[in-house]
Amino acid sequence: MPTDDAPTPPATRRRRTDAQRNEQALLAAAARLFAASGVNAPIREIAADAGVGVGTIYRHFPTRADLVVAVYRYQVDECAELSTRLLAGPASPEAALHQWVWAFVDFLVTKHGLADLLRPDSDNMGALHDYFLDRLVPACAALLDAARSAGEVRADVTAYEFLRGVGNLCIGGTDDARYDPRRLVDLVLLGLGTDR
Amino acid sequence: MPTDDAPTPPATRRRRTDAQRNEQALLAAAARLFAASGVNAPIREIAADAGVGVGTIYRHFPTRADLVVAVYRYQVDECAELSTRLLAGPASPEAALHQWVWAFVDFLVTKHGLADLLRPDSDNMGALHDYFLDRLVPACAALLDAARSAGEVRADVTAYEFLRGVGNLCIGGTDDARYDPRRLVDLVLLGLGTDR
DNA sequence: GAAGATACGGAACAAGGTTCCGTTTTACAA
DNA sequence: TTGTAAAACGGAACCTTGTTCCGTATCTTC
Repeated sequence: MPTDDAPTPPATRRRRTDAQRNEQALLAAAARLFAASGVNAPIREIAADAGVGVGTIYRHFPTRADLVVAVYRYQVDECAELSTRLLAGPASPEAALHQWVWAFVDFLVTKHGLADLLRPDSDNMGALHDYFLDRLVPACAALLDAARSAGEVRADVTAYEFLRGVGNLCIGGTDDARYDPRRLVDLVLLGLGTDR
Repeated sequence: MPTDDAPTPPATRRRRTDAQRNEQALLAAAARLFAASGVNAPIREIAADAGVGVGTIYRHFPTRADLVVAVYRYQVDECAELSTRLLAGPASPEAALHQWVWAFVDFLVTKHGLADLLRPDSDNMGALHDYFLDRLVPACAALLDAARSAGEVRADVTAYEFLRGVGNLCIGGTDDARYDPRRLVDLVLLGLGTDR
């Protein structure tokens, strides 16, 4: 069978360059608008900013949620990896957990409106909820388990509910000077601890 | 000036009976739909259920938020009054605070989607946010102050941020068996305490 | 019963997400 | 180089939701 000895001769047509270019343009435009006016920037504006029609957005990102995920994927992954790095570091498990939570909160608070979309039924944002939690629940669970093993944290909290709680606390965290999510999160961390 | 000796002769025309009837019908329909499918039931459905046109809804309730407030006003007021009752009761200030918070959480969790609307900028729900907080912040502050005076609670939390935090924790509390707001709220209460 | 104030219904508008489809562009091979 | 089919494109159009407007119907009052 002398059919496939060449180094991957494009058995499949290669991706069109305009498609690649547009995807990049869309990601850039979305990142720009999300930063400037929050994650709720209308699809039409993103398309316009990228110099592209709405149809094109939907070919690349079937849903608004997918676009949001694509924009933040890197940072979410990084947050997940931070967990392993902290666990390998010198800090106590509880300290590691705290540092991780603070980083997570910073991330959410920085992105206007992101926290709103984290709940399971946020309109059609299911994909977003899924991606975030698929990546972050294990990361958080590792930290939580370590702290639990060290007897530094209560046993009766799951990573999922803890993450959702922290996420919820971040909702609306930038619209209102009277409300600072971090203070509430710290209260939760305090309640979580077994010390004192 | 012998002009106003009669016992309030309708100096002003009395309210039309159809208007009164419709307002009641609307409140009933809204309560019904809110209970059945959450606070996000579309205006048109409420109007249809009440046997009334959409225009009529807006004459009685200038905004969706006003309708929601009207439906829940009684329960919010009751929640506010619970505060005074608890403070006058035999429980310690901290215990009173806890009981009040649990009642508040029960209220929010029971009403699908209500907690979502509590943040300041929830689309056009400003009226709702205002009413809830105008009533509940003082109630909560009283409990918090009492517990603080008794040295049972940390000093560095305001009633506003505490309420918003608890409210946020209740978001999405019924859509997902894996997330129970009450556990997180209890963690906050634990962190708030000075005991142990 | 007439008159005028009040309230009503629902078409129409705005804004947002999403779908559809005729047209254009591109990759590949002859 | 050029022909051709696959792949992408643009943007009008659709749907849903909140809200506004105004011609019409219904009450209250005298």
